[in-house]
Amino acid sequence: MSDRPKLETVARAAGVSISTASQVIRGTGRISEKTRKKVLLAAKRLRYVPDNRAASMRSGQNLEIGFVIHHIANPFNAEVIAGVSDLLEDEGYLVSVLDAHDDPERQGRHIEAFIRNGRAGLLWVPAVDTPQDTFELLKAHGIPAVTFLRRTDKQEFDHVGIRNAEATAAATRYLAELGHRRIAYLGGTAMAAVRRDRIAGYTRVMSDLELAEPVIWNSPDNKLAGMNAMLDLIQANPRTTAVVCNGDTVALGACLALIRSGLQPGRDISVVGFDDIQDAAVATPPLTTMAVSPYQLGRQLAQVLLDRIRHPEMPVTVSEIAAQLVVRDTTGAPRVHSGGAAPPAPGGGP
Amino acid sequence: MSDRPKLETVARAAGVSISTASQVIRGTGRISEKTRKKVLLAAKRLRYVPDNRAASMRSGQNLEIGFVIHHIANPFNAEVIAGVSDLLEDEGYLVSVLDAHDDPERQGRHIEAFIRNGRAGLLWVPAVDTPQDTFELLKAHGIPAVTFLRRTDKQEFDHVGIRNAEATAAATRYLAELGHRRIAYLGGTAMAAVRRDRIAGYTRVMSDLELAEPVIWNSPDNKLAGMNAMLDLIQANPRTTAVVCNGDTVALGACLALIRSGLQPGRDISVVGFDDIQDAAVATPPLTTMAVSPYQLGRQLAQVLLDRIRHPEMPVTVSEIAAQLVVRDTTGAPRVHSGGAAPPAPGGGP
DNA sequence: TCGTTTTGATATATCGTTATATCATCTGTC
DNA sequence: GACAGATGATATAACGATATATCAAAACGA
Repeated sequence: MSDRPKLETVARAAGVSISTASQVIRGTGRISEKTRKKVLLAAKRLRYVPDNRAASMRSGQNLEIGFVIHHIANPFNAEVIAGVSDLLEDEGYLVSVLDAHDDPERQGRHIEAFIRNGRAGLLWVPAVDTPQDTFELLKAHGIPAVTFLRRTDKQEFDHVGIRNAEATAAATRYLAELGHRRIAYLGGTAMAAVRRDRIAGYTRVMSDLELAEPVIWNSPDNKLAGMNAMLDLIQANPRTTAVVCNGDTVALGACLALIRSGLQPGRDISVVGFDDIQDAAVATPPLTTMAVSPYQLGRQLAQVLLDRIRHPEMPVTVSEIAAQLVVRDTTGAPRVHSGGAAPPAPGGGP
Repeated sequence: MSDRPKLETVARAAGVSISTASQVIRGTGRISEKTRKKVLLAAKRLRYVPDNRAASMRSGQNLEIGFVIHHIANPFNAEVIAGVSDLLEDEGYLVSVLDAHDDPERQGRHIEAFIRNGRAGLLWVPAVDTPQDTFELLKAHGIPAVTFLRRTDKQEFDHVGIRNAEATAAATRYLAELGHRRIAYLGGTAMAAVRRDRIAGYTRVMSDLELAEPVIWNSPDNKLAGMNAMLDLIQANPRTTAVVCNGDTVALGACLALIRSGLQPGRDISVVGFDDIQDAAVATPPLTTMAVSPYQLGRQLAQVLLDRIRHPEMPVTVSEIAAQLVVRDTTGAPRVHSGGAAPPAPGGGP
């Protein structure tokens, strides 16, 4: 009742040898139609499910893929997972997701478990402060692996990500064209590579166009934290007229902060998000943001891994997808100030 | 460079037998300190990682748990996953998550893959219209499995869920006490067991307290759909003064619909959500909802599975957690109507 | 009719571990 | 110094599948 049937059980029930049963199940070799039917029937009756541990060990083939991600709850990531799974499942693979909570130690355990189970390939978003050891482990075992979003300095692995610097540069330039000069950057934590790149794009434009001194503010990646960070930011920098955010969640939090302070996003202070999550379009007011399609990103990621698995000797590839500015209601020209020493309202001089 | 080291490699490097190496790695048997050191050193140098396929096959022990969930993107589910992982990882297990997208066929593939790999236990939210076959497969293989959220009629598996009927009954009663009579139910799709139970609680109170005829409206579980459904609902039932929702996401969409229609949630129409997701507290206005702690729910779920794994003969358990009413700003007494049959235009007379 | 090929089924070795049995060597006791 | 028991290492047989080699019987051509 609770014992798992094995190939031998099926073979005996069908009155054939184990080898024959195996060939029928896998559809290889030369088997007569009659015995094929017999074996398949027995297998079905016994609810036989092959043991992939034995099979993959012997054959050296495994169709399981692991996806170690830093934060499963993020809706953007969830869409990525959907894209990854859809493409890989069509190719016969199966994707299991492990949440590392951006903890290098937990990530290490997950990757080790991945190797332990001899999976076919790994997708991962390297946790902040991933030890060199983790990379070397993957390298030493010759695991087909693709890093996602967070690019590592010494690029030994395939990578799929977003053109971060380019995107925030575009966002900042767009705000500058609207007339903003005091533009701040809000969101992200610690020294995540993604944030570093995004800030680089922001500061480059700030200095290229000779705008104000960059103002950079941290915040964990959730709405509540974003709201609080924004409150701090406008208190510390009251002359700020626009904010480029590290992500939509933080941007939505920032808008919330404005509304609670009696300000109107897009009129009093402009806010640009990043990602274009579902809530962005439906928020009040709808959020201007740098859009990337997480689903497409996921498919791309999966495709690169497939290529790597199928052509192990292929040179390392890096593909970065561009984000596109989607203008909604949280951006607009800065308000003309009623005078004083305050930031020179563009267009409105004395 | 790319070949995986095996126990034999380690043993040879350390100048001992495979058996000895195995014992050192697992810390069993009688081994002298000297050879122990030798073997551990060699293992570290070679970056040896045991092959769990071989090990678990031989030993019959596996520390891998699968969690097949209907929708990974749902923030509520993400918190559940965190609770599950935290508890199980503390016990030495490893949880991998598979997203079935509420598709019975995909779910079937995932569960079969689970069995194929001889994992230790399964947690799952049965997809709507899960075929009987899937249950029987699990049963036949004697897999320790716990269903989550969606309880099945013929209860053969342990279950962890929410007291759904009780919760919506409480929500409805609360609205009735505020003075509402025309209370509608909004959200959920098809014949999901969860929704069925929740609607049962709602209709029971509606008839017990002799309120208006129940009005029940479908909606997919996202903000945009919730908004549109709410617009339809109030158009079709203009005298509705309060809405009990199937989930917070839909409830937030409903609030959005009200605001866009020039109505104020909590004053013109009351809205109660379900789940208490993070956004609920921080929305404008903050959402009244039936709160359950997804993290705690996850821990409970994990604990039940552990018990099942450790005591296979234990009778089947069903544990349902109560939801608690959290009153925020989207509920209030119904407006006193100025009379007349038509829906009084709030604020604006002729 | 005989030898050759094709067909259909099977025996056997192997994947990388672990569990059990086995076997020397060392220790201590009287 | 002979013998029991402890100690430390090893040999060997599984686990459940697959790949390769093998083999008998059937089909074929000349």
